[in-house]
Amino acid sequence: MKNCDYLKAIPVFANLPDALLALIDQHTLERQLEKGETIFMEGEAGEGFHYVIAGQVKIIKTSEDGREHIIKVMQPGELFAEVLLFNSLPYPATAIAVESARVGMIRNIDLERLVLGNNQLALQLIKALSQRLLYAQQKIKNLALDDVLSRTAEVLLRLAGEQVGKEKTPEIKLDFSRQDLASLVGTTRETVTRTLSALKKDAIIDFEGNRIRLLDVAYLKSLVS
Amino acid sequence: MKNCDYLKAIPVFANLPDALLALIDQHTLERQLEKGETIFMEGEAGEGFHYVIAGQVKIIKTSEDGREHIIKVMQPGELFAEVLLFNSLPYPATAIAVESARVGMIRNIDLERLVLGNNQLALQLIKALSQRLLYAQQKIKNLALDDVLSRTAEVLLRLAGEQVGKEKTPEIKLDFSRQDLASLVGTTRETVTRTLSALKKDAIIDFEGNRIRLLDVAYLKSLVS
DNA sequence: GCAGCGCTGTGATGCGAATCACAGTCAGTG
DNA sequence: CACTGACTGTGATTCGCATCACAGCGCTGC
Repeated sequence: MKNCDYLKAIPVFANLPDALLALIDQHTLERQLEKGETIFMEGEAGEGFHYVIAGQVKIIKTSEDGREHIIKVMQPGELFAEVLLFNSLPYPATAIAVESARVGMIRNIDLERLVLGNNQLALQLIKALSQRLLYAQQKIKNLALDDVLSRTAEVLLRLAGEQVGKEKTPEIKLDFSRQDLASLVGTTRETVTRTLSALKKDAIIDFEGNRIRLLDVAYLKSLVS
Repeated sequence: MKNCDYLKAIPVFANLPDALLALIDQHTLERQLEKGETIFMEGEAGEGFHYVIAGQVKIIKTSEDGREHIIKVMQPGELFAEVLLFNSLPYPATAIAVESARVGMIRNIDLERLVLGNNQLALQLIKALSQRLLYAQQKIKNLALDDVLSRTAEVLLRLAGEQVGKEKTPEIKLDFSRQDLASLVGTTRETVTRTLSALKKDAIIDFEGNRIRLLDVAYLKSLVS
């Protein structure tokens, strides 16, 4: 039996019995991706459900005139394309590796069998989906009601929280461009630049290249409302 | 044993065995609500998961300065506050009856037991959550990338699709105010008025009072992209 | 070297939609 | 009945942000 420890790093799978992990491992198709490589495209037939083992993956929606919005940047351990679980639908968004990444994929049909046979797994999936939904609804509210400044603050705080554990001055290493940051915030490249510059001038943040340090976390939080 | 047919009208429960329905019914707390009555408020401790039996329920998020955004108007048969499944969290949004409504509620703890004991129910919940997530992500994309006109068109089409089955000229009966429609679109009351007026002038829609008829559905669809 | 390219900062301009302000309608109520 | 309060339509003005335009990088490769 192959070593399945890598699965224990994925929260959804973490607490499952070893026998089940072995089964999951057996059905996992692993894939190594280069920076910028596409994992799947919006509209393609949905094969299955994915998770990030290492690296980062961005999930984007594109409008017909080519502008894109990043729904979320997935960190190691997170699931994506869970939307298709038990629904045979095309992928609702596009997934691209932000940096070189390793992702796992389990075909719908296999996962469904596993879920039906194991309610602990079902429970974990329900939890994961709930959390994603929660996040999505928060984001809807932000886009609808908040201005660029608060949305930027919100994104910075979240990125900081996701990446590093707990540090004194949270630092974010952006593995993606300003353009990507902009479409994560829901604005344009130029506006993000201006917003960051303004925050830097007021000593709320500091940045150089692709490293951003949050100097005044409390103030940022006050912006988020 | 009480008659549980009303549960069969809820898609999530529709295909479950009668014995399980009886159990569900047994744990359901039903509540009759007047128009405008609050079911729960954002931030309150989450008791359980709800579904609409009759009437309509709006799910809203409020910003600190009082402006609100309607995440979704729930129709009969739909679930809400599923976000809390297996997570003990405060309610992430507020729920208010749009018109007099009847809603069912099942306590988290009860539902969790039911889910653990029945894979079929778990599967249905996963499906329902997936669909909600899909919807949420679509909405995120709309808010981030589309203008008020396309968002309005999108909302009108969806309302029409949800309410009536299939008619020649889809007609929407708004049970809520222009203000509500605006915060569903993600804009202001005045702008919605203007947008609707413009569409009326071009004979794309017609409306009078709280009835809106979609005259040129094809054109509306072309706006949505 | 320097040509080409992708990324970044920053100024100037324009547009969409929020905001402000007010008038008109309607339902309910004393 | 007038009278209040909640809702709607509309114009005028403002403002945030997108857009446009361009300059300064730091690359890679020839």
